[in-house]
Amino acid sequence: MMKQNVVEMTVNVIPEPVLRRLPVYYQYLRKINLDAPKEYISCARIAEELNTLAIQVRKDMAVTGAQGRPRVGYKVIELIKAIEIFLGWNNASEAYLIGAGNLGSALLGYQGFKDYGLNIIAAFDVSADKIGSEIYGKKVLSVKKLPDMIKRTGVKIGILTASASCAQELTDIMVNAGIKAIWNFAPVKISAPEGIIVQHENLASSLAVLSKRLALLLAER
Amino acid sequence: MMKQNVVEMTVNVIPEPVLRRLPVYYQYLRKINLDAPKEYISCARIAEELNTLAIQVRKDMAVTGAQGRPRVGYKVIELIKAIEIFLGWNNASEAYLIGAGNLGSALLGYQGFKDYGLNIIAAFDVSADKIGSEIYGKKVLSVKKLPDMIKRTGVKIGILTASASCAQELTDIMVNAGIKAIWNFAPVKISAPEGIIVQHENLASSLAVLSKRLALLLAER
DNA sequence: CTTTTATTGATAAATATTTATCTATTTAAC
DNA sequence: GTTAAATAGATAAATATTTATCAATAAAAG
Repeated sequence: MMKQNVVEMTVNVIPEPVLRRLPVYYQYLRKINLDAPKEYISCARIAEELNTLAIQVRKDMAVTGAQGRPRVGYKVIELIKAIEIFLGWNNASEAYLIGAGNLGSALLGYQGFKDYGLNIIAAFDVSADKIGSEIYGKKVLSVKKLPDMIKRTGVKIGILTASASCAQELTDIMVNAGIKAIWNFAPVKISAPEGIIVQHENLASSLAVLSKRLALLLAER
Repeated sequence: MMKQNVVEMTVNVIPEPVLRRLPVYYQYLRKINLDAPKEYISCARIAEELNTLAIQVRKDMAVTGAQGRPRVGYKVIELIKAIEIFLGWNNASEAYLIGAGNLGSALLGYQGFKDYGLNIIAAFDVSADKIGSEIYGKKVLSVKKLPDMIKRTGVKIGILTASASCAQELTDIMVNAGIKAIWNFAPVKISAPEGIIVQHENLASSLAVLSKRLALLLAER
């Protein structure tokens, strides 16, 4: 069966597991660069610290194009830069957040996003008592203004923190207005046309892994 | 190389990707059971709705032990029950939340956890103006009381929503007191002894996938 | 009652991902 | 300057995961 079109195939040249590990290295490298800076680091060292294998680290780094030196390792700063550029985190992308509830507010207040080149420039909500307010310095606007704002500002990323029941409707609005990527925190599968990127953040999936492992651990002793 | 001990091998009999997909089915099945109940559903239908393949759905369901009937499909209620029991979501597990900041508060207020058999019974923090307060009906206690509370109540799950800088210290405290599983939302890798389950929730990993895909999408057109 | 069809369940193939091995290089020590 | 050791990079093997194929079954239609 022909599963993927050409664009998607190019995307998938980088395996998703690799993409998901890169930020882990990134966080670690930035941390040591702050806490105990040193010029070079070896794959073996990174692997030991992050509880993985040197080969995997080396392979993962290879996809970013970073180059090391035999007998010495990689330049820490170069690794950080290489990951940043590879993921496009070197220049900020603007995003709108839709749904200023508990989770939405938490994300609005999360300082870490700027390290990943993500800048939430405004939030949208339906609730009258939120509209017009500010949360962590970000304006909360009426969701009615969303289509117009997307068109005017050309923002490409929508962070969807609305309830499950509104998620699809809001997705359609965003897509029609020109949003290209949706980071979905609502606990439902949303559907979007071909070519729109939907990244589903499902707490339940992580919890499932934890639950099952814990159940087995507690049962087998 | 001998990579895993016996306990871990048993755990890994269920591939992680499968575990991560089960909640997606679960959410979908519960939704249709609420919105438009029907007795039976086929893999083909589920796959179409969730934009995946019938074979994958069938294989995933097989691990839960759910059985279907040829020509008809699976009983919706049985599927839901099978997933619930398989993941241990049928009877509630108690958890403590450590770090009542933005994200911690959001999780305290999240109503969805009870569907997944997770019950956060209290929160812990260091900040004097949070200690003694309640957030969404959950008491916030001093982190100093944490070891004692874990020992007394036998709670096995810790949800770690503290800052990166405290994460390891708090992990050690929890592990010493008897916590068996840590759901880590702090943006650092934490280390724990063998036999302790650490589930790392890294927003940056998901964002990396989204960032890279969006960058490629925007570049290739 | 027989045939057709939709569907599961089992088996097999293909693909993706991880892990291991080997080679070349470069630094550091002698 | 030569040798030894550590390390990246390339290639190959092993493993895990996904996808396809086929056979069995039960419901529905004729």
